[in-house]
Parts: sequence; C-alpha cells; structure tokens
Amino acid sequence: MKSEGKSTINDVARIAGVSKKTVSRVINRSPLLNGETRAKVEAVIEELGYVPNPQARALALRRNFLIGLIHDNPNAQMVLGVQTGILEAIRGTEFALVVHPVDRGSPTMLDDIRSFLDRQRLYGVMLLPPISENDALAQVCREAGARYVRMGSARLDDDIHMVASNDREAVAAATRHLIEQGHSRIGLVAGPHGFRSAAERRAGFEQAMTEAGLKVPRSLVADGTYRFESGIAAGDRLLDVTPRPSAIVCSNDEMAAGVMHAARQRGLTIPDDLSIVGFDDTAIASHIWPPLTTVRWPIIPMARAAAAKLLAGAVEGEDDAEEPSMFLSTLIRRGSVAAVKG
Amino acid sequence: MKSEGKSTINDVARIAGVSKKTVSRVINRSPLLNGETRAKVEAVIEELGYVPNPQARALALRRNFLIGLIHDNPNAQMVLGVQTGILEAIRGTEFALVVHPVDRGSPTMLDDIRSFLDRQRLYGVMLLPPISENDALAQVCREAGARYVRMGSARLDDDIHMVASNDREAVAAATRHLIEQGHSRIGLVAGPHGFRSAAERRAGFEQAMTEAGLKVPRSLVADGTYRFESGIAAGDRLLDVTPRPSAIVCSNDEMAAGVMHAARQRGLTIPDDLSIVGFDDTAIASHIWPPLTTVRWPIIPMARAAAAKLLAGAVEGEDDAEEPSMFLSTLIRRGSVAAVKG
DNA sequence: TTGTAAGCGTTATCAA
DNA sequence: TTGATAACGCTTACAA
Repeated sequence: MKSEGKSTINDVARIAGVSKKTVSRVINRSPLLNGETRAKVEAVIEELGYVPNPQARALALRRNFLIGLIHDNPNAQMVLGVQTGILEAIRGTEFALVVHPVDRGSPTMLDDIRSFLDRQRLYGVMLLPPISENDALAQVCREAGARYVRMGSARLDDDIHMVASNDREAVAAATRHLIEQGHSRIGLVAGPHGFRSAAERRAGFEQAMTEAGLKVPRSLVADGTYRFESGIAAGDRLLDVTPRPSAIVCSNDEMAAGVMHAARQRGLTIPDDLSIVGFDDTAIASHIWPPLTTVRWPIIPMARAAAAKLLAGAVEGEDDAEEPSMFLSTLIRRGSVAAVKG
Repeated sequence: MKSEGKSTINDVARIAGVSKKTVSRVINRSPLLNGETRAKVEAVIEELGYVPNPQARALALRRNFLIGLIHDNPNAQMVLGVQTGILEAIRGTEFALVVHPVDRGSPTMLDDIRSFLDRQRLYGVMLLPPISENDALAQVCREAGARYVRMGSARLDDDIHMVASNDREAVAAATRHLIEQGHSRIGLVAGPHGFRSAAERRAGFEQAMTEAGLKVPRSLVADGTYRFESGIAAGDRLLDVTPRPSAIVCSNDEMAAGVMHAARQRGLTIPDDLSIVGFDDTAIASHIWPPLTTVRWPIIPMARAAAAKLLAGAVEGEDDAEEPSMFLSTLIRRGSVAAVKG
C-alpha cells in the first residue's frame, strides 16, 4: 500500500536488517526460521506492500506460475465453466490461467502445443475434450515436462492425470426415465465418430434399451456433429421413420434444440407427440420451449478438482485433500418428456 | 528440433562464435547488424531449435508478454468471442492470453485488480463491459503502468483506449424495423441500471419511437437484469398492460427468450400475436423457436481490433494499420417479427 | 538459524 | 557493427 509498488526483496532485506535469503525463506515459508526474525520481516513486507516478482521467481525456479487451458472449443458454456472452475481453484494463489485454444483439424496441432509448452514453461495444463482423448497429446505434455490433467467422459489415464464424468451411466439413466414413461420406440441422435463422449453416450443408451429388452433398429439412430444444424437434420431423418419414434435421446442439448425445430416444423407438439432429452444442461436447455429434460454434468466442480490435482503439493492447505476423479451427472427433469400417449 | 529444448542464448552464442548480445540483437531484430552475422546466428538458432526463455526476457524487460482479459462474466458467448478475437490478434506472436474474471459486487475489486496488475506485470489488459465502463478501473490500470483497451457500447475513452459498438443506433434500427411492420404499441425490456449498454439501447429505442411520433408510456417499459428470469418477469408485466403491446424490444437475447416464455404461457403465438426482437445474436437466438430477430454486434472483430490496439508497436507488421474504434451492428431478421395484424 | 556467493537466461550500458 | 560486464529479482548451494 505504500509508495510505488516496486520494492524488491533487497529493500525488504535492507530495512529488516537481514539477508535476502532470509526474506526468501519467509516468502517460501521455510520451516527453519526464528519466529522473531520471521515476524520482523513480515512486518517490513507488510509496510512496504512488497510482492515477490513472479518473473524473477519463474526464472530462478525454472517454472512459471501459470496454468494452461488447452482446448478445441467444444462449446462456449463448457469452456467458460471450466475456466470458472480452474479460477476457483487458483483463487488466492499466485497462479494465473492462460488459455490456449487449438485447431484439432490442423496437422501441426501437436507441434503448436509443444512449442507453446516449451516456450511458456507452464506449471501444468488442463486438457479438455475432445482433444483430451488424444493420447499423443498427453505424451507431448510428458515430453515437454508439463504436468497435465485431462477431462473427459471416461477414464483414459491414471487418477492423477484424469477427471472423468460418467456419461454412459448418465445417458442410461435418461433412457430409463423415458422407458419408465412408457416409451419403447426411442431414437438416438448420436455424436460424431471419434469422440469418446459420443461413444459413451451411445453405449449408455444401448445398454439401457437392451436391459429393458428393447430393440434399437438401425433406422432409429442418426449421427450428428454436436451442432444445432445436425440436430435438425437428424430429427428430420428420425421423424421420417414409420412408425415414428415417440421419444428421442440426443447426445447434447444443441442437437436436441435442432430436433425440436424439426419436430415443430412438422407440426408436432413437444412433449405430447414427441419426448426429447438432451445432454449438458447448457443455457439453451432452460431457455428453450418447452424447457428441456437433460443431463447436467458438474463441469465447474470437475474443473476445480482437475486444477486442484494439478496444483497438489504446490499450494498449501490443499496438499492432503485427495481430489475425486469421477463425477456423476444428474438427470434434470423439465418439460420435454411426457408419458407415452395411449 | 534437436536434442532437449533447453538450449540457451549462451549455447547459440558459443556455437555461432559471437557474443550473447549479438544473439540478443538477432532475436530482437536490431537494425544495426551485419547481414552475414545475422545469417550465421539464425542458422545456429534454427539448428538448435533455440527458443528464448520468456521468463528471462520478462525479468530483463520488466514486462511480461501477457495480455490480460479482465471481465465480470457478462455472458459465456461474449467472453468466449472476445477470447477468440484476442487470440486471433496474438496468433503467431509470443504473446499469451491470461484471463482474470472479477466480481464487480466485491468492494475489493479494484484492489484485487491492482494487485493482479502489479504482480503479473502484464503487457496490457482488455476490459469488458460492464466493468469497462468504470473510470476508476481505467485509472487503476494507468497507475499500475498497464496499457489497457476498453470495450463498450459507447465511446468512453480516447480512441487508443477504446473500441465501441454503436448500440444506440442498432436498437433504433431494430425499433424502426418494427414500426415499418406497422407496430405502434411497442414495449421495451430494458437492461439494468448502471450499465451503459442498457442506457444506450434504451436511448436508441426511445429515439426511434420519438422520431416516428410514437409515445412510450411508462407502463410499456420494464426493467430487467439481462437474465432470462428477469425476461419472464418483464414479459409478464408488459403483457398485462391493456391494450397489450403488439411488439416488444428486448435489450438482450436472454431476456427475449424469457419474454417468449411469458408469452407462450399465456397462449400467445409468436410472431402472430406478439413480435419480439432481441440483442446480441447469441446461440439462443437461432436455436429458439421461432428463431429470434436480433441485433448482431461484431464481437470477434471488435476484440481483435482491441487487442491489435494493445499490441500496436510491439508486433511487427501491424504497426501501421490503424485499428477502427467504432463497430456497427446489423439487424438479423428471423422469425420472431411479423407485420401487425390488421 | 542465518548469510554469502553463484546462478537462472535475458537485455542495457558503454566501450571498443 | 560488436562485445564485456553489469543489471533484472529471486533461489539454491554451501558455509558459518
């Protein structure tokens, strides 16, 4: 709070009448320090409003106090939720969050990430799906000496490197919900090939159907891209089938909104003529009409846990608390599901 | 590409047979350098795959190559759009983006930001609305010696510190569009007090109405918070007025979605019974039914321009191109507006 | 328990 | 046009 915020460790040392190393020890909470000395130094630090220079520390420690977030823009809400979670975890620490979106379509993606890692010498990085599913990427992180934690829809790595949601079980539960409402002709709008989340969600759907003794004809499964437009197209396809499905499970909310459009354009009423469930519980789910029954996965807590894993040991207090590696999703019942007619 | 990515300026200097200062000159593109020497050094750099250590540079230069994004979570789409724009501007440079959300409700917000600035010694920061409207915050940036650029819905600062959209004119245009469709009883769902964007949008609405010789009774203006729920409440209030408005201008899409819910719950059909326009053109606008007529403001180009302003001079090539400070929004006509019923 | 000296990898100063 | 040498602010040996 005093004068210019430019006092250094030398100023503190001089005024406190100790060596810089002693000040350094105070900063780094070295255990072997005379309580009196510590108090004296702390008083000076307080008076001067001294803040250690992170650049100098980074240089001396050969490590930055930066957490990287590497993603390929899955969707805005998810990216922002993750950022929120990470920031909750690093609040009050000296860590900062740097975001680094990449393009998974680019052939140089891995090289780009590698050079980003080499250059910034980050403390660690968080990897979001779908690129978090890329084992080569994890390998690049290891080679670059960067700690990493992956987020995803299934266990892909050791507990210390992974925080996962159980998408399979969540979709199975959503499907069972539909079955309990009397539905038996249920369609699926699947996610894109190559996405683990898409595979998990589809597996959950099929599992619940099979367990209920229900068939899933190939005609009732439509592939989508996780995008709205693909939801419209998939909805059109599914609703052309005779007899029409009475319910559709969508692998995310955006596609569910697309299916709603397709249904509406044919004059169908939701949920009376068609029940729909989504996945993600993004803003669209509650803002659309009727409000969408969907699966909420705890993205912010997951991201917070992931960041805490990354920081484990670096931040006092958190050291002991083992962070969970698996998070359960919950079914949010809203207005897009009704009991089957007749 | 060789060995470990740990070669330093000393390695380069030794192998090239020059001093480290010379290498430094090559890195920093010093003009006074023998072309031959430069080529020799560059060859070694290439061969070693040498990358300057940003921490060391930051220490020596007393400045980080980090751009900060300070915001108070206006909405996910906007924050992510801004991040995208900034990243486009810094792509290929050595800059990185660090995000720093704050809580404008907190009494220590300014202090928090100040200490973030002091600590990280950022190259510069971008300020998003609504906190970008806070002059005290700009002052804090200046005191901390951080360059800054503000984004907002009106000119609040010099051109070099500001990138603005013309919300007033955009809403006036949207309102005129309604008037041209024959609407005269038009309601407004305003944004929260204290937000410049809310004031601008309201002013645009009133201006268009006045110019058309239309009255705006106090009963047809409802305050909202920019949130979905407040849109429902405002919709309820406005639709209770007799005679009912035939159209409603909403200060953002989220509230427009809320108004739609309110209308639907009364059995009104959009756009036949009620026309609605929004603002922002977020995902919800195109995903909702009917698709929402709204105002799209060019957030990514704005953010890119703002970041380019911040970097002006630091990045080669961009130096000359003057970045624009004012961006125009466009009306996106979709399905939520119809001519007034005869 | 504390201090001294030597880095960490870069840039700035000022000669040569 | 180049190069010693001293910063930059901190940490890590290693002594004391």
